[in-house]
Amino acid sequence: MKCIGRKGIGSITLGDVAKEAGLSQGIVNLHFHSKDNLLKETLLWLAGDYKAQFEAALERAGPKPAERLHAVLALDFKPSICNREKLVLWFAFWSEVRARPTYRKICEAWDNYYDDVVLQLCTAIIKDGQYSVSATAATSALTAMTDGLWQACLINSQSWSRQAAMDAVMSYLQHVFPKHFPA
Amino acid sequence: MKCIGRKGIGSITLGDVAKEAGLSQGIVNLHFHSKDNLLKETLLWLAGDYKAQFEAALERAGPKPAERLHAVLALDFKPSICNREKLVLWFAFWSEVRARPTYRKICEAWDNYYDDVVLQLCTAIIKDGQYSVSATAATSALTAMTDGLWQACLINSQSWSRQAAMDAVMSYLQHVFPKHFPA
Amino acid sequence: MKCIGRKGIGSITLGDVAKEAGLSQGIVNLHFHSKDNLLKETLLWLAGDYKAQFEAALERAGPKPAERLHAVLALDFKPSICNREKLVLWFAFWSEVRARPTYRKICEAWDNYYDDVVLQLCTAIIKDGQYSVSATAATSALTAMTDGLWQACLINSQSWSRQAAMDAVMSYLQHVFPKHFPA
Amino acid sequence: MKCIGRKGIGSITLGDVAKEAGLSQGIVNLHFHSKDNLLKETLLWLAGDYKAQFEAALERAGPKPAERLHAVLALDFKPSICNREKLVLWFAFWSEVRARPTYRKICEAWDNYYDDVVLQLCTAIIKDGQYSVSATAATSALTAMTDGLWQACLINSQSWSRQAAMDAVMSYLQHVFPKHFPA
DNA sequence: AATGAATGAGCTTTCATTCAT
DNA sequence: TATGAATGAAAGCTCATTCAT
Repeated sequence: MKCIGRKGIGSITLGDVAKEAGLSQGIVNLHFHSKDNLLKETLLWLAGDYKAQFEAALERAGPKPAERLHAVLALDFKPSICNREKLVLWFAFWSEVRARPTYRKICEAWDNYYDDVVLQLCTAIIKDGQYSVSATAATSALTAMTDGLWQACLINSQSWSRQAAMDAVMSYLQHVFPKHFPA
Repeated sequence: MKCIGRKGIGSITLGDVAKEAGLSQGIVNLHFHSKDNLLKETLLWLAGDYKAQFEAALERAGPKPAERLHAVLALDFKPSICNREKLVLWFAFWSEVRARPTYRKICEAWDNYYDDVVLQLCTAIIKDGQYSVSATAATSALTAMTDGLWQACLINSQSWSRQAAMDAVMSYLQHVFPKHFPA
Repeated sequence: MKCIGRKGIGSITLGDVAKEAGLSQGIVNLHFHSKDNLLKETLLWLAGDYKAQFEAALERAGPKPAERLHAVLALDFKPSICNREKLVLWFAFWSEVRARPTYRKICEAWDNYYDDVVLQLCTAIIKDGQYSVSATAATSALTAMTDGLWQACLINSQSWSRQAAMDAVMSYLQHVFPKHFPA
Repeated sequence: MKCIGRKGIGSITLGDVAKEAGLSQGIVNLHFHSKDNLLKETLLWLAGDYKAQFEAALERAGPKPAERLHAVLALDFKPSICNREKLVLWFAFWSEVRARPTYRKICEAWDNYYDDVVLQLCTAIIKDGQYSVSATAATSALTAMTDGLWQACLINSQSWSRQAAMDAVMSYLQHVFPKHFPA
């Protein structure tokens, strides 16, 4: 993972990985069988890490949909998720998604789960607040904003703050769901 | 460009490009001097294409900031910009931005220009409508949404429509700038 | 010839030659049929140039063997023969002599002719002066010195003068053939 | 080294070297990192080999300058130095000296050292014998003769003998320094 | 469990040569 | 007589993978 962050997923060699680990040339193939498999395992680890934090955040949150939605969105801008090291990995894998069915399957499964959760919470909030916005539009907007803000973080990280990102998300929630997210 | 779309920017070879062009092995280096330069020229072409459409859209739009903002955002979901072929290219280059200063410079210059335009328009709209939202938060939210929606387009393009994407953006505008963007 | 001097015989390309001539890519093959042939023609020109000056020097010299020997040796350190541009060419071709029979034939023919002339002159001088040195040893020594001094000229040309080189040759002649070459 | 001798330094390929070693294509780059570096290491080995023999010869020689000068010059025509295999290498590298600063540095350093040693010995001999020749002229003549005789060895090796070469050198010494080198 | 020398396919790049114009 | 785009073989180099130790 350090190597991907440093050289990009398209440029790392098994030699880099072995050197980073302080071990010998052939070691990666010994433990991971192939480079492809090493990368796949890396993505699985990354997705698993995210999923664990996601579920923990939902667990911790109260029962109200608005609280739960806030918890889920806030998680994406907490340091344990939203840091250069991990974001670099996500974008690295996403950039390969088209060419590698293995990555696609893993990413799509997770995206669908995430979207489902957000969609259900939005639906509940809209029903409760009798808002006119459609649940799918809100879900699209929210998930798209998260991805877009992550991308901004990666590209210009010096002029970027987690707080400003969360503000942008909140600017949406406060206007679209004003009763549930007062200013 | 076809080759990047098909195999990913990390996997194309000059052989692929030559074959796609129906020409011989050495032809790419003859005209482009190196693979790096070919890719750089490709990015420049892509950025130039976008810029031309962007400026044309602004030109065509009326003088009012809201009209201009709408024109700029709508452009990002028109078929001539938001199609798989071109989005694949953008994400391909973005994924290499960290490792390649050449790409970074080209992309950053454009991003800054785009953000400036949107920020000025939001500032004007907020002043005119006496909205309470901050211009930077709105700009962040809007540009992030665009990027995030493009990404969604690329990843699950079958269950994705340009219209739904534009709806998501409009859902934000209508709630944040209700006087300028009535439902 | 300029190109060989600048980049070395192993690095020139027909592109370099064409550019130097201010003409187009394919021009060399049009006039010289192949790169090999171009180089062969270059060597023939160089050897012909030397031969012409050699014969002119012998022609100009008086009838006495010592005069003739001096003329022949002095020629090798005259600016029209012993200049960087031409020496570079000689050594360039010599370095390829082993691998290219064509070059070998041209060079050997000339070397043999040169050696013959010097040998005959030395023989005549030795007989005339009743020197004890063998004619072949003297010939070897003189031709070797010329080649060695040329090489020194090429390698450290700033700290090297034609006069000093001729002095070295004369130091040999004066000691070995003292009656014919008084100090 | 065998390959250079066989095909010339301008024509060898890493494939040739690998085949000669009975190993696979990529092996040279594995051990030597690049073709350039392989050639540089070869030159360093050659120069180191010469230097070791040179210093051993001086060590073995008696204390008298004439003995030492003889030892140094004789070394250049001993089979362990003056054989086709090694001479080919020297001329191969010399032919590239102009284009390759790396080679130049190594060769110049050695040349200067060699010239210094010979110059000091000649100076001592001239002082001792009160000869009229200048030390620099004698040094030039001797080093040039060595180089020239090597070249002759390489070009017409069948009609060339180490003995005849040494005779040529001795013909110079006997006449220029007669008290120190009696016939 | 670990090493690291060795492999060899595949890449980018160079360049002499060809040929329609 | 000249052009220069195009060719394609061959080069140096990289690197995932193998395997005897």
